[in-house]
Amino acid sequence: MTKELFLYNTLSRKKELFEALNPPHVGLYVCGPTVYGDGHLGHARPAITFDMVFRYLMHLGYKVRYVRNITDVGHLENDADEGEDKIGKKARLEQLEPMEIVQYYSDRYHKNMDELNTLHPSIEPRASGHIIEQIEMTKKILNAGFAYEVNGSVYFDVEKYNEKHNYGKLSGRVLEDLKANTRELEGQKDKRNPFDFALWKKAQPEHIMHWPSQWSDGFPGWHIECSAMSSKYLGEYFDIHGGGMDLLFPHHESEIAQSQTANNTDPCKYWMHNNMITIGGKKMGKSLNNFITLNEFFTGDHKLLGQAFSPMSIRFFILQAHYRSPLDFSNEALQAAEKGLKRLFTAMETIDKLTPSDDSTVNLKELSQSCYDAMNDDFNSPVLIAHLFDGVRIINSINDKKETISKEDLVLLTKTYHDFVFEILGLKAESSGTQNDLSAELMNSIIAIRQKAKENKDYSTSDMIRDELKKLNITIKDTKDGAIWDFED
RNA sequence: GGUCUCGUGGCCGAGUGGCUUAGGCGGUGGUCUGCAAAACCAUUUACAGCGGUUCGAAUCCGCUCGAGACCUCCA
Repeated sequence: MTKELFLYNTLSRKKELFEALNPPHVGLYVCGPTVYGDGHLGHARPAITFDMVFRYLMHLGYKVRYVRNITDVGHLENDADEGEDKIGKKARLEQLEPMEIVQYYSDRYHKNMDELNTLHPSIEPRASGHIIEQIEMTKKILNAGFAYEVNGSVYFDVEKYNEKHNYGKLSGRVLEDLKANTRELEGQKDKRNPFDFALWKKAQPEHIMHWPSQWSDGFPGWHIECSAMSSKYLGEYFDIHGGGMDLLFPHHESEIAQSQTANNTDPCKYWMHNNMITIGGKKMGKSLNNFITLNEFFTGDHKLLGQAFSPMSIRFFILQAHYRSPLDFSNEALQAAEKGLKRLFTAMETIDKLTPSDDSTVNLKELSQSCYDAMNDDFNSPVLIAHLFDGVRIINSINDKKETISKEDLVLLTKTYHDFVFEILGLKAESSGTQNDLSAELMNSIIAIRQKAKENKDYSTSDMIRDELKKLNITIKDTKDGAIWDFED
């Protein structure tokens, strides 16, 4: 019924049938954040994309080990592997221990991820906790002859690697082009070639984050952490490696080179890359300083935001675009997502009120299959959502007695929406938080009073009640079965 | 400059050779309602431009224009 899953492999630039290396187990590695600032909308995309992948694979019955790292060291501030470590810089500025910064922003990142309802990874390793593994891998690359030591630093020899392998097979780069186009930068005199990258960097005296090694007191290069940690927890050759498209080159390309030289294998079978979120057509990112943090979205406290947007609105907004397409931020688009999501949830509440008939006039099996087909086609969540909205129309028609549904189909309908909306898309109803017993009792009383007024055709009173409640963001809707109410922040 | 990607209706956003009314939001008309809201029904506007391949292209090819990504930290 679920048929086969196809996913787009960046390595082949084609959709490929997904076949787990060691079924039912699947290894999934995703590049996580560098924790030196609050997470923004751009960070939400890979988190939600691969959360969906994680959820769907589990739904299909796979036992998934999902590893998402936290980069807390070795990520350099500027050009040419010569800059100051990002974490270290922030720490000095704020007179804090580096690990204090890491803890602070990790906590905030986790809180945001929980708000977005992403499942926790199976393992969330930190680069700083795997210095030994990174040193060991660097040694293997040195011993294999694909790296060289200069002044206490170790660099990967890209040119030599390219003699036997293809540096650029993932990103489509050609080394000759890289030679022609790599900018001349200050302070990379240690490197044989400007496109060589650091495996280990000797720490300058002002660096406050450094570890001892046989080469120098220093810190690991940028790319080695993912290679070291993924091979440690998922093996030298695992199923899926994911991340943002901006990491394709040089980060992921270099991971391949490291794995090939240290382990004689590609790190993984499938490479998946999510596209960027843009704002005004430009990539939202730290470097352009055009980002809006997730906390700002949740509070509405940003000059570009017309209102606050709930975590689920953000999640739905992201899922309404395919993960490989760019997605442009705008208030209008977010509002549309917010309203669409509400419509979906309203219909799901309606499902519980449906009364089954002897037979169905609607085809639920087809709907369910369409949902699976969409997900199996490279996790096409926007098409899935379109099918779910088709189902909304069906649900409403049944509720209006224009269509009928059998008991059996009603079970399928309930399961389909539960599975796809809650389990796979990871959406959840956002309670207002104020609907406790007392307010429910109060509202019942108020509605009863208003009902009495209506029966007496005292519409000025009934309308006054409705208008006054509206000021409190409580909406009264009269239905055939009496009035219902709805509160939103 | 090099490599790559993209350009769909008022907005967002699927679709890659021949029926998709894709879907959402918005608009319009209607049903329902004391009036609303919600819901339902109907409806509206597309494939950047030019040329080519083809019986047939939004979809393939070429060119032009425009936008973006990577090449340096970035999800």
